[in-house]
Amino acid sequence: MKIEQQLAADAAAALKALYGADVEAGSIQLEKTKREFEGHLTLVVFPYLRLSRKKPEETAEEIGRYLMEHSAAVAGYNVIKGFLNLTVAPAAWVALLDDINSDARYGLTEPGEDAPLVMIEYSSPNTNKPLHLGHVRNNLLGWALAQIVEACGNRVVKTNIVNDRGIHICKSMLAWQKYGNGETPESSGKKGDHLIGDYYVAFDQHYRAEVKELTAKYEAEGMAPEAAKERAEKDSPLMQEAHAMLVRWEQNDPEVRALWRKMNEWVYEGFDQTYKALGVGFDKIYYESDTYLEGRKMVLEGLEKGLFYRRDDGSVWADLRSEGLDEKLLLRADGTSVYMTQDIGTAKMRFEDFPIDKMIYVVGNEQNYHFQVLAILLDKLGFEWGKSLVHFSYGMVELPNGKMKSREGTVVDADDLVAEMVRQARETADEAGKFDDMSEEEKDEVARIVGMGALKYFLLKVDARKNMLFNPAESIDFNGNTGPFIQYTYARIRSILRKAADSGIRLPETLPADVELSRKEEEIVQHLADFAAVVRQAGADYSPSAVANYCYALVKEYNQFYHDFSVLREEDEKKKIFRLVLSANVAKIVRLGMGLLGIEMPERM
RNA sequence: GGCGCUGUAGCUCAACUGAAUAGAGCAUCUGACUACGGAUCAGAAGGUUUUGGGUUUGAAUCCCAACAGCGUCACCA
Repeated sequence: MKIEQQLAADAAAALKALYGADVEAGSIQLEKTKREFEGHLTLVVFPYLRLSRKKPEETAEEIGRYLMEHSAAVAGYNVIKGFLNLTVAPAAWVALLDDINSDARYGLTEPGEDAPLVMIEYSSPNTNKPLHLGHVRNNLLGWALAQIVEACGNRVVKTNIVNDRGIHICKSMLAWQKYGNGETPESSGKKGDHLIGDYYVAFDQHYRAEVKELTAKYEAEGMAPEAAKERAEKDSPLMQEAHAMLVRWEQNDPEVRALWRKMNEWVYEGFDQTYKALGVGFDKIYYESDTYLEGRKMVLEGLEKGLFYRRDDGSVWADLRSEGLDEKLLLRADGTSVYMTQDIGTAKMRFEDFPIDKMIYVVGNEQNYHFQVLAILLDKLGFEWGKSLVHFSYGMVELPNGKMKSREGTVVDADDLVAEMVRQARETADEAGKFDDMSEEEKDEVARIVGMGALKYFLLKVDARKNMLFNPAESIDFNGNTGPFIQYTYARIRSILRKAADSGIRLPETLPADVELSRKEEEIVQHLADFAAVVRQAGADYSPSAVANYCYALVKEYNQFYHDFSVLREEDEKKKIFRLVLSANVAKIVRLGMGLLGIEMPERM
């Protein structure tokens, strides 16, 4: 990176000297030279033809000649059409590697005391069922994003808004009361979230049976099928009971609240286990049961200020038609809150708790419209970060046989998934005889790291905003663009370094300047140096996948080169040291990069 | 229907703010095992970047239109 900056500045000076043009060094783009041409960095001269008023070849030639004479870093150049390929002096690469080597956290920026404060909301589960594959993508993206944003020098607060109230929880509670026989996580041996989820399913089953029965009855009485079904859904005693329970909840009925608290506790314990397995966590958790009333207050205040309006039935609305959107309900006629109201209340509480500069919501793309509206509303209500809130919108995870649908039982449960990935990792390693000299604990630990690495990398390498396909069979592949392949390369390098240390080789802090590097080695140094730019770009674009794909490309490049010969048996001492340092830094950068994604690296596997 | 997102090899995915012959992996075929760790490496084959226009020295990328897929348009959360 330093080399690129230097050359960009030199190129700017060249343009000034040759054509008298003032071009900012920052605007000059140097690209990596394509493999089939000679050189390391390429300046595309087309944009400067209007300055030189000469043919592309001539312009490139002039700039090349100038740089050759005036820039220490340029050791040669060649021109092909409008492309000026520059060859960087070997010593510059060695110096660059020294530079990378001297910084254990190369590419990462420590946030200062007064760095911008970024709050990232992710996960945001409902408390009526366990987490599934879609939540896993959310959690991994949220965690990775937080790491990356922090590595770009921001202070980060990770937050979770738990949707702990509403009709869906009442359904689980009611079913537990009716069909549960007092079952608890302890008595049943089930994880709390799974237990509650089972009762949610039970509710749905009984409810649908009721509806079916009622529909048939109404049809027999002569109603049209559709009308009969609609009526049945309304009349269902079970649903009416659930609604009644919600009303009691809102009225703070002690009995309902006690049950609600107890069952939510079970769920939280279950979630905590899942979060722990996924390696994610939060700095501050909010509950909608605390924030929804706050939201109502905000809306009523807005109403007084004339930001919103009340309809005849008493409901409160925001008119966003001047913004190109529609009208949006904020409070129901009965005064209760809707989803949007809660988000407003949550925003207020957050702003009171933290001096937020920027807010990022990690939420699925089915809510794009919601966040478009929320940004406008928060802005109207006077939140400084409202207008510029970021909805980190990610796509759905699809399965080979289509979408996940809870009704059709095609949901992939998060806990099952994690267990299965780890089991597969263990099995594959056992078959390959990888674990022969390890203790059971070591085996378990490595299998956990590798299984989770496979899962995380699989979900994170894909551009977040796209829908993606999760194929269980492929996700545990250990070759190609996968987490385990990267982990494996890391473990191998660590093994080499251990052997080097055992044989008494000590790595110097500064490399001898006169090592001869092959083109490929120079490229790896260049690739390593890119890490800083990749992290910065990933932070600006909110793009964990960029980091993932970078790591893979680096590892692949390293493997290709170092497969054929032995670092440790290299006879030229300088070369050997150089290669060890280069390898050590590949391992370091890969660990840093994967670390940003929440993926651990095993020392052995 | 309105709005939004997506469309790249058989499949899953890349391609930084427009740049040279659009890259990987899987699957298929062919090679390399006295291996610093073979959970590897090399090679072959595979493309009119959905289609049609436009802007540009240059377009997968930007603009317009069509087609296809998905999402959303709840007094659900």
